[in-house]
Amino acid sequence: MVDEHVRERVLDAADRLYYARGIQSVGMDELRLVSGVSLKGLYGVFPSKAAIVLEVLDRRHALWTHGVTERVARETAPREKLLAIYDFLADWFLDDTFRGCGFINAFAELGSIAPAVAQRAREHKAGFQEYVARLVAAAGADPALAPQLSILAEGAQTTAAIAGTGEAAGHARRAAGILIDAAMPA
Amino acid sequence: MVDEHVRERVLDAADRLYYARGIQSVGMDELRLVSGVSLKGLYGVFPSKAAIVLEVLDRRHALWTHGVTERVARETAPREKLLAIYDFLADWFLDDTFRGCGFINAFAELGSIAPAVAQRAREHKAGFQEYVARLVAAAGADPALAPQLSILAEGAQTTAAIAGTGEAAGHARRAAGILIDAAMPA
DNA sequence: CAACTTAGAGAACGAACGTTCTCAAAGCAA
DNA sequence: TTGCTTTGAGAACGTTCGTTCTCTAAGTTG
Repeated sequence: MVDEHVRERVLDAADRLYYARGIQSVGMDELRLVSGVSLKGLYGVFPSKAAIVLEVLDRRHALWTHGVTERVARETAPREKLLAIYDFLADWFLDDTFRGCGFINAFAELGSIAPAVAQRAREHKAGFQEYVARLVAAAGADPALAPQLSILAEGAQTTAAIAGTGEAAGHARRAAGILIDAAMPA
Repeated sequence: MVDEHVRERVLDAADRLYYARGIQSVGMDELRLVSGVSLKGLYGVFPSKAAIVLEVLDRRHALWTHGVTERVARETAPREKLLAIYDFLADWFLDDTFRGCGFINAFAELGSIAPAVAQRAREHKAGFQEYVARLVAAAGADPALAPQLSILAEGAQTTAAIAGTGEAAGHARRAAGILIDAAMPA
């Protein structure tokens, strides 16, 4: 099996397992079992579990970024682009594997003992905030709107994760609509 | 040493350690060291680590509830009571031991493998949401305001935790002001 | 076929975990 | 004092973890 193929299989399985059950709760043996890649194979392609964790986070960031931008790009009006963020969240919350933001989860679990994990989480959140800020700027709205919308998206994710329901996306969307109206030139 | 005194010392140390570094990263041996209670003493008062974790969460819920209600009670106008939530958060975020909401952290780390932990997190969040709903009702505002304010508070906590700064409280407070104005009778 | 390389299964290793046990010291009752 | 109970320190136990090693079987090359 080619190295790239092995990497994909491992990262796929690792992402699913780590996201569903937490990173520390999933051992290398289970990753071997689920990925179908032997321990020797795992350590042939990755130097350590820590390295796998970081790559999983990088992939997840790319996937999230792609998902959001794709959903936003389907709208044309600046106001609708901003609201599309919450439509993306609404769809995600309905996925029955949804268990909150993987970066918040990883940060909570490992942030204080694995600086590289904390850094990825910070970068991920900062990247999203900058993206929202660009959309806000493109809409010609007050720049103060951007962190407000980001916080709404953040809160919707944790609320949906813990409650186990997707309602939070709708609540956040309606709040966002009000905040946008207040921050947009008439 | 009386049992109640031992319990307090253990729970104090456990809360500090678990919150700062994560639950799975703190062993019973370190808890013994920091609390100053021998292993035999620990297991004399608590049946297991899992039981300690649940009691820590219960204490943290009581502390949070007391902190918020106390801060809200300092205000008299309904609108100011709602905004006081974010002032409470602002103070908390400045505490240099702040590392996000302990319930979100515990849920992320153990929610999917320890149902009792997930349940405490759900109850904690539901309790807060009901509290906000009561404040909203007392203010005579649209009930839809309540989940919006809860989501803002939630988002502020994770944003502040990961960013490592307290700005999110102010952003959430300003957003809350706008949402309140939109939901309150003129 | 023979020689060599590769790869997988799983044993092995050292460390850490939660929990229990041992043992010696200390306190107390008589 | 003598006997009994309680306590703390820490060894011990069984398990799990991340990582490495061994061995065997299969594949490849000449």
